[in-house]
Amino acid sequence: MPELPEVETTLRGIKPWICGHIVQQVQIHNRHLRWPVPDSLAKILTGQRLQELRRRGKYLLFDFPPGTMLVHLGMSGSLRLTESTAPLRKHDHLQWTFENGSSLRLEDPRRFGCVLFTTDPFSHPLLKSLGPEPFSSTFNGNWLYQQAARRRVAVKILIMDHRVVTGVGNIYACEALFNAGIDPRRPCNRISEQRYQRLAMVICSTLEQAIRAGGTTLRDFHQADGRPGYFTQLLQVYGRNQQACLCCEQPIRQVVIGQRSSYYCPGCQK
DNA sequence: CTCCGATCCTGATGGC
DNA sequence: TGCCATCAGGATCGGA
Repeated sequence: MPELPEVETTLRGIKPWICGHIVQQVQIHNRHLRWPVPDSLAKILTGQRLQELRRRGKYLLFDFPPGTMLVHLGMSGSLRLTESTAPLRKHDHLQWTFENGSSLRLEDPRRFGCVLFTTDPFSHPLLKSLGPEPFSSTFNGNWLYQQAARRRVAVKILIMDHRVVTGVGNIYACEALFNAGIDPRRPCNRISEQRYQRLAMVICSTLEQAIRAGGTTLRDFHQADGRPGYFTQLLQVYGRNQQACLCCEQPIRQVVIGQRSSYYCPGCQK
């Protein structure tokens, strides 16, 4: 679930409460995530001050003096600020308690997320091949056009490839392509540079709008304070199979692209 | 390189 | 009710 807007929403929600504070306790209730949570995590982090909290793509980077804890929320993960004594929920796998009384919990029913530790995050295998951030100056229509030139996959596959741009998942790929007026099935090497200019801009504006709304909640995601994301009400095509397009009133279609459900408007997207 | 399918896991939903 | 198949927001891996 969590794509860039949900991860950014989480970052903004938790950062003021924990950044600059010292880890008092790390409790690992279940270490069997996508990869095993390192046993050494509690020992390394306890007593350390969280110096910085950043996002790279869909990863959260918690910087401590000894190194960086990487957190990825996978399909169903979320981080929530809680009372440290609140009863554990079924899929609460980790809890970090800080000296100021703040407590952070990772809940992840499907356990596709991960919590890892590294002394050198940007050379870590999971981060080193990530492409540009959508809001960075290196991400633009020219970059997309160049990336598309040597491939033949559908444009939706292209923009969900994190080597091309980080943070765009299934929902926002569908929404951005609708906003750009591009058919998601179109081969990526058969789209003009001008249309990629528009697509690059629209990817940014769609993600920005979703961040302002606090992300999208379909099932598991919630903001750090427990509220849902309100972009769900602003979705133009995602999950709206057979419903009238909000722009031209033609029925939205659902197709499978790369084994993922995809939604588009045949009237607005060519 | 690029591309495709299998894979990890739980839970919600709908058909019978 | 129960059982079963199908489907989910991600992304890595292995092999063609």
